[in-house]
Formats: sequence, C-alpha cells, structure tokens
Amino acid sequence: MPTNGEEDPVPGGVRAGRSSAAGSAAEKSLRVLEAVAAPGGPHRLTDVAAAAAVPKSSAFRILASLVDQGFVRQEPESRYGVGPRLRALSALVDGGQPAGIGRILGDLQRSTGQTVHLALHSGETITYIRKLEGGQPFRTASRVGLRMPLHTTAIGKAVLAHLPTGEVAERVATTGLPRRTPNTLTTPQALYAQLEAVRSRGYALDDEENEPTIRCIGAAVLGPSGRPVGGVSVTTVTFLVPREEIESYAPALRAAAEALAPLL
Amino acid sequence: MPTNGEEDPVPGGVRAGRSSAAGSAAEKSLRVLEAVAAPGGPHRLTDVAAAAAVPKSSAFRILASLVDQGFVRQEPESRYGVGPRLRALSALVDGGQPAGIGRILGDLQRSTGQTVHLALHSGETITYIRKLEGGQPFRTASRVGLRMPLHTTAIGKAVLAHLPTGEVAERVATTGLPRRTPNTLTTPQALYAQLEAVRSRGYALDDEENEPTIRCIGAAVLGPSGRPVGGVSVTTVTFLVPREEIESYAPALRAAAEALAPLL
DNA sequence: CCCACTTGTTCCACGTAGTGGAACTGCGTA
DNA sequence: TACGCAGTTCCACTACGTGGAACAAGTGGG
Repeated sequence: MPTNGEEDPVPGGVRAGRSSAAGSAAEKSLRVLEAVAAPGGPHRLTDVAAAAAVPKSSAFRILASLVDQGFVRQEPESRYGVGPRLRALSALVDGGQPAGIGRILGDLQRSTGQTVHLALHSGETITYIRKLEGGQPFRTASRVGLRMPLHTTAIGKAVLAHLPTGEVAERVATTGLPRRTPNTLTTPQALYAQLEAVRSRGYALDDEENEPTIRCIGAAVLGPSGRPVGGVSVTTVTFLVPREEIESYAPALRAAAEALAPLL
Repeated sequence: MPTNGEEDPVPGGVRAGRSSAAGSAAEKSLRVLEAVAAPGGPHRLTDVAAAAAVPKSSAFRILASLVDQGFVRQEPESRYGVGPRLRALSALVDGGQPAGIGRILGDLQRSTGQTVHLALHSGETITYIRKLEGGQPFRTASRVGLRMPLHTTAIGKAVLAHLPTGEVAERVATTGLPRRTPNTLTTPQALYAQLEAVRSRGYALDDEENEPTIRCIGAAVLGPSGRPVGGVSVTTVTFLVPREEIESYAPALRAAAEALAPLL
C-alpha cells in the first residue's frame, strides 16, 4: 500500500462497533454453552442469546453448530438443553479430581458439624459447585449449580474483599445492590466498610443477608495470581447456632480455604 | 468492482486444504477443551494439540485464549489443566439433573446388587459418566471420566450394535480391534456376529473381553433420533456370579436403558 | 563439546468463516 | 385487523483465525 495520503477516509467511522465486549467466535460459542447449561430447564433461543450477549441470528447459528457437534441438545419447540458431549466433558472434569477437594470439604464439615459449600466466582455471581449437608435433619435451599449475588453471601463478600477496589466499584455501579432480605447491605458505604473488615479478619459473615434464618461464614480461595477464584463457607441456621459461635469456625475455615487454593 | 476479466487467476488453487476434518474456530476450541479435560493430570501443549487434532500453533493460540477466559488454567512448565470457569460449567451441568438419572441407576443397582455404570458414546470411545459401587467389598478399577474402547466393553458393543453398519466397518478399518485380554474379539467376523446377536437380544455381554475376571451386561441408550448416545451396564466378577446368572439382569437393565433415554 | 532432536513461542500473508442487521414467517393477543 | 414477538433465513463485508515457517531454549547422545 504505497504512499497515498488522499483517499480512504475510513468511511464507516466507528463502524457500528460491536456492542461492547463481543469477543471472537470461540468465545461466543462458550458463552452460549454456559447459557444453555444455566439452571432452569431447556432454554429458548431468545433467552440464550440474551444471556450470552450475542445477537439472535448469531446465537441461532452457533446453537445449530453446537447441536450437531453434540454439545447441545435440541428439545421440542426449539428449546435448547445440555447435550451428551457436554455431559461427558463435565464428567471428565470432576472425575479427574477424585480425592483432594472432597477430603478438605469433608474435614471442614466434620469439624464443624454444619453444611459446607464450595463456590466459584464467575462474572457477577458465584456458582455453588459442591455442597456437603451437615448432620442436622433439615436441608438448606441451596443446590449445586445455583448462582447467587456477590454482595449478599459470605463467599461473595469474601471474593469482593479480594478484588481490586476499582472492580468492586464498577460492579456496584452496573448491577447495584439488590435487596434480598431486610438485612441485605444496600448502600455502597455499608458494603465497603464490611469488605474492609473482611480483609482484616480474613473471613466474611452473612447475617441473614441472603436468606432469612440463615447465617454463614465464608473465606475466599485465591488463585495463583492472587485473584480470588471462589470460596468456601459454613452455613448455619440462626435458631441453632448463636452468632458468637459461628466465628469459632474461622480457623478451620481459613485452613480449608488455603488448602483448596492449589486445587482450584 | 467493474468488468475486469483479466486479473485475479485465483492463485492458491486447492490451498493446502485443511488436512481433513478440521472444523471451524469454535469447534476446534471445544476439541481443545476436551483434550485439556482428558484424564491424566495437566497436559503439555504438544499432547493437547495432538489429541485435539489441531496444528501446534493453533493449539497454542486457542489455549492462550481459553486461559484468559478462565476455562483453562496454565500450570507451571506450560502445562494446561481445567480452569475454574470450566469447573463451574461442569457443576451447572450435573447440578441441573438432581433426580432422574440417579434414581434409575440406583434402582438398577439395588435390584441387582452389583456395580452399575452409565457411559456416553463419543468418537472412538465410551466415557463413564457415573458409577455406583455394588454391595461387594471390592472395587472395580473403572472410574468416572475413564474412556474405554467400543469393541471390548458391554456398553460399547451395545452402542456399536445400534450404529449404521457402514459406520461400524469404518471404525474397524481405521482403529482396528486391539486386544486387551485373551477373550477380546479381534476379528471383524466375530464382532459382526456378536453385534447381530446383541440386536436380537437387546443387550450385550462382555465376557472378560476388557478386563480379566470382569463380566458385564450392557444395553444401549438411544437418543431421540434413534442413534445411540451411550449405555448402561451391570458389572460382575467371574468368581461370584456365574455366567448364566448375569443374563437374568437383562430385563431390569433394559428397563433402565429405556427410562434413561429421555434424560440423556 | 557439538549436533540433532524436541518443545514452546512468535510472526505473518492470506482468504474463509463468521458476523449481525434486515427482512420474512407464523403465531398469539389486544 | 393490526400489532408484537419468537424463530428462521439471507447476504455483503471484513475481521478473525489459519497454519507453515522460523526462532528460542532445553535435553540427551555420540
């Protein structure tokens, strides 16, 4: 392209520019895959497209491709669900991790006698990836695969506390702090104050901020780069475990969080 | 681009043409992801590239992208392992399926008292995605996530029996029939004869063809299109369950296979 | 000590594969 | 009947991925 300063004024300008963070082929496919696997039965095209932040026509094409690769399964009435190949992949993932994680969580569960959760941080939420019921005869409503906000859960707040403050502010600005119970922290000030406390103590508390009658203590699990990748928590019911007692779980909890770091 | 018939002779010709079944961007990324999740610790770049059938340079680029999306985790010495985001996806997948599959397999396990396997068919192998130990005090060597050949296992043969004969012949031609025990069927004739029997009976037997002292009975699980997507099996040890007895499990096995069809 | 071989990494010219807006269809509803 | 919404098809444009080749860094053998 030899010296030709005159022409080509770059006509399109910004060129309608890729709504925001569009990402490339493969990236979109993976987002679509996550959207399909999201809790709540087989999903409709429009919902998948929205959840994956992909134009409908692209979502359609991508889904068609995923379907005939076997990762996604097309159910009646053009709904999309998890396909066999994704299921096999999933089995590979947690089949390869037989010992470590389970033992650490088991130890924590035995030493506290309470329900234990392991969750991973992704985007604006945490996702429970493992749950061990405590000895008690009731069951908490949580479920593996469920997503929860960051600002209402012990694990979520532990994660937030280890994120750069800039990112926290950005999240608060975009998603706000929706209330889930009377105790939910809904002002940035209250949240920031708690995060500061979390950093100094090394653990976070959820005092009926996510579900009434449920109190949790959580600690972040840090990845190799120091960024939080998820967290562990011990869950209790208010009428059995007084507020002071739950903090006694902190040492065991923090030990578990540190032991998990190299495994996540 | 006005009438200009002269130039542009389309130089490249066939253009070194995509070795064979290359597939597109997203497809490759997914194959790479599967390769990374494959059993056997964190993998080296070269192995991933080979397993995914992708040129090394492409694998490198794809892996880099997967790493900073969080699906793959880069371990020391440039080895690649499962990342947190893939783990979360995996939790979503089998968290969404709380009841159905587990109950069907549990029933089969209780009614037979033996170890039960559920496997999915993918490519040249089956992958175990669930395993319920029998009441017996020993453990079979199988593991969730493990892959097995088609022609040596009960589930694999059940799958083969429901595949178009052309595809079976093609597989035999490309991968052959490697021997794993003295009983393994290693000639196409022997295999075809058995597949015929499988079709007429509705179940397949593995008589120490995959592991010595292990005898299985398996049935295929068919997808909505009639294609087999996987299979269930009951596994026994030769010195406890005589050959005749294992066939008595067939009715319960077939019932389980049919019940599973709409859930896979 | 050097050479041959392997593995991870970078580079780049090329053209295909993916893109997403717009238009079309078909259904249910106000 | 007119409207809105979901799924599906179409298409011109170009950004994106491609993969061979060259480079860097180890590793082991003769």
